[in-house]
Amino acid sequence: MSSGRDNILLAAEELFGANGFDRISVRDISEAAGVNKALIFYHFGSKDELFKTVLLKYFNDHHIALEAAWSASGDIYERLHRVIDAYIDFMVEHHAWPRLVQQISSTQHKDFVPIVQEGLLPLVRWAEASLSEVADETGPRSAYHLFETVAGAVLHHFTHAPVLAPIWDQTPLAPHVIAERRAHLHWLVDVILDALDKPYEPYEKSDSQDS
Amino acid sequence: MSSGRDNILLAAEELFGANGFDRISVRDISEAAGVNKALIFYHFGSKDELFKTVLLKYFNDHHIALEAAWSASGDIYERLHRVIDAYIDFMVEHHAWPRLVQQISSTQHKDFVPIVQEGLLPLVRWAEASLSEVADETGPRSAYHLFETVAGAVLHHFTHAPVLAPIWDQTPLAPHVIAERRAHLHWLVDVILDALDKPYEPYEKSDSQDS
Amino acid sequence: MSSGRDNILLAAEELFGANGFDRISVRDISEAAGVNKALIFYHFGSKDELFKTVLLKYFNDHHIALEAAWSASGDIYERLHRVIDAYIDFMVEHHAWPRLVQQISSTQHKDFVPIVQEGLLPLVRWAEASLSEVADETGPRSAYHLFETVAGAVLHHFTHAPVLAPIWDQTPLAPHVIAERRAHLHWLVDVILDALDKPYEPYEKSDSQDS
Amino acid sequence: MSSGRDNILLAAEELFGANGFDRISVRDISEAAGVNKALIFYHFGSKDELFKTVLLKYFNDHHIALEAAWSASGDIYERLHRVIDAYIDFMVEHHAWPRLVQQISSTQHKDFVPIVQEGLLPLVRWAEASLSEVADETGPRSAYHLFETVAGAVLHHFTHAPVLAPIWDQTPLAPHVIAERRAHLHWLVDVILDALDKPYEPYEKSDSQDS
DNA sequence: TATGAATGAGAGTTCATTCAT
DNA sequence: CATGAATGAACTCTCATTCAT
Repeated sequence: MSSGRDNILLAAEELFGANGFDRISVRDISEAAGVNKALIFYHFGSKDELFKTVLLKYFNDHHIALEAAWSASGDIYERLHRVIDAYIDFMVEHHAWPRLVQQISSTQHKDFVPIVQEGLLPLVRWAEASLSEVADETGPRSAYHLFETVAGAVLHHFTHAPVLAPIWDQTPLAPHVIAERRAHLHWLVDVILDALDKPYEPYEKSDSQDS
Repeated sequence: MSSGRDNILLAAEELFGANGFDRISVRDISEAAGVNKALIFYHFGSKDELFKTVLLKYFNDHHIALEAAWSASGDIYERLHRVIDAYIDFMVEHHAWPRLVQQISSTQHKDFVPIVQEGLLPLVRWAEASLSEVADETGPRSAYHLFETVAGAVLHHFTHAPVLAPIWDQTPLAPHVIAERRAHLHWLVDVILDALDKPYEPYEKSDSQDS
Repeated sequence: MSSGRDNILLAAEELFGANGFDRISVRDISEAAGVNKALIFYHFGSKDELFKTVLLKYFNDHHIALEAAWSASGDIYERLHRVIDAYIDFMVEHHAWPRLVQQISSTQHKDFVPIVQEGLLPLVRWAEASLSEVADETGPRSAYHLFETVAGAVLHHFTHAPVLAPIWDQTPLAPHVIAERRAHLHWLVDVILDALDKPYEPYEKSDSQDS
Repeated sequence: MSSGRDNILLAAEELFGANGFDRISVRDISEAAGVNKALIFYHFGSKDELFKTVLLKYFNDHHIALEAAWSASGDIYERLHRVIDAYIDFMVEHHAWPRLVQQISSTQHKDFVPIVQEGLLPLVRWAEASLSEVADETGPRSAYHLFETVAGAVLHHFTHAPVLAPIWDQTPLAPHVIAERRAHLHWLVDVILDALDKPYEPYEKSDSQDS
């Protein structure tokens, strides 16, 4: 039924996602999985490799989910909205996922950054390709920036949720809050797509300076 | 000039921001600061308190910077754009900052989450208040969602920069890339403000469902 | 042909001899032998018993080789030289052997010392008996000391070989070096046997003292 | 008085020498020294470095002792005998020493072999130089072989002592046994020096062959 | 015979923290 | 203010060994 290996992976996902790679010991995972500590090393070789296994599994599922949403029928408008939904659905189902990636990006853990880079690469390339119809080729409205903005808008909700929960007087992961966020993001995409039809008018009057 | 205490704070900022609280030892900091390890405990009492000191200092500076941008003269349009610039400027100057907050939100470190919450509270309240003129009172276009989206769009660039650098063929922290990102964000704010003038038309046809 | 049991014994001899009992794990041996780790316990019961099996096999072969050299025809002079050759030949063929014994004597591993003692006992007794014609009965030229000296002179070359290789500009196990060492040892035995014919004249003038 | 560092070094010498590097844990040493385990890492950084420290200290003392014996007045005959005495005296005083070296040579522990090589180099070079008057330049009676033989004859007694004790009916480290061994070694040196005066007559009749 | 999965004990090492000076 | 020495707790990882199959 529940093999030792699978129990370990499940416990690792949960604990790493909720507390961070560095704050979870192998002992914690073995206890949560109900197995001997040494079994983790038997199956995965090291704590690092266990973490990488979790990461790769997520990246794989993630990629499959977005790909499916994009490749189904419809015009670019429909497809983009479908991808937004798939993206949100994935976060809802795998609440540990955005936090795992954020742990790595915020600590630049050198053993894991390459894994994230490899995992994100196809997603980024896909975004560039699929936005090419609507985005400018370069400049402030290029696929590069559009992707970053939408991804940030989606991710931010899920990664900051537990921190912001007591500030907003409701938990950001409650179904009705998610639904409202989903509506916001669809609205945002519409707004952006509409604006891309019009010529780019740079903002003026700003007197700030870089660095 | 460079007192022990200040050296410690500087080293802690740098190291914590670049590598994460859990991956930096008191020894690392003491060596980077050129002081004895025990001195850190003399001045700050514990590693936790040192980290809190760094956090609070940042929150304070951050708050002051945004407040100054907002309170200066101009209509809401001008002021919002000025805040965007101030926000970006702060990230450019304190590259460790967004990563520190992200470390805490992604690991939910229970000793530090309250600090982040206290630090973010005035910012969030201020955003709600200042957006009240243009935002809906509730729903997908409320101040709540607008703030989250713009904050995510700004932060995402800086927190993911080192991870994405090799994927984009340029470093996201290079001045000209920052300048382009800045232009994008101003454009985004313009687009959003324009759209808020029009009545809300929800996106239809989506067949996705919440978890 | 190559049964699991034999593969294990061969791998164990090689690895234990080259690296030491404590530095070789059961896993190392099972991998080198190409068998499952548990099979070693099935055949030998424990790591200790496996080591003992290797030791006993060597002692047996060793004893047979020396015995054969000694019992063949000839006067004591001829026979001693033949034993020297057999001794050297055995070391050349079983380069792991002297190191195994040395590991035990230098670490006094209490589980294995008795095995070595039992294994050496007949050799020592035989040496006493066979040297009785030429050696003094007691004192500095007794069989006791002669045996120790010659054994040390032979063994030392083989046990220190890998350490001294880069110091001498040649490897001590190269055939021509072995041949020269062999000649030296025969010369040494001649010199000692000659001297034993003359009355013992103790060395004088030494002003050293025991501890 | 007895600083933590010195206690650790003394305990390490004793335990490593008696039981072998691999059979002694850091915990064993810390308990024998009456200090906390972590203090060993504070002072020496690692178990390996602690062992190296012990080795280097011994090599230094050893070198000094032999050098003093050799450089004092007298002809080569007197000086060689004095070195033999110094060599034996050193073993008597530091009974752990020959076993430490033998552990390394018999296990070829790759981190320590270089240390032994560096430590032995000057001793070997010195032996070559000092024996140049009496030894052949090459061949079976070269300084190379003479050194190896005498060193083996001396060392063998001390390294095999505990193993052979129950075989001989007396302990090889008892003062009167040491005294007898000392007499034997002086006799051996005399015999060898005398023989070197005569031309070399190779042993014949041997029908053995190199592997 | 042979194996993959599992385990308890213990290894070396790091860490935040304390304290006498 | 500042330090070197010292410590208890916890960490990742390895090991010999067992057992169901």
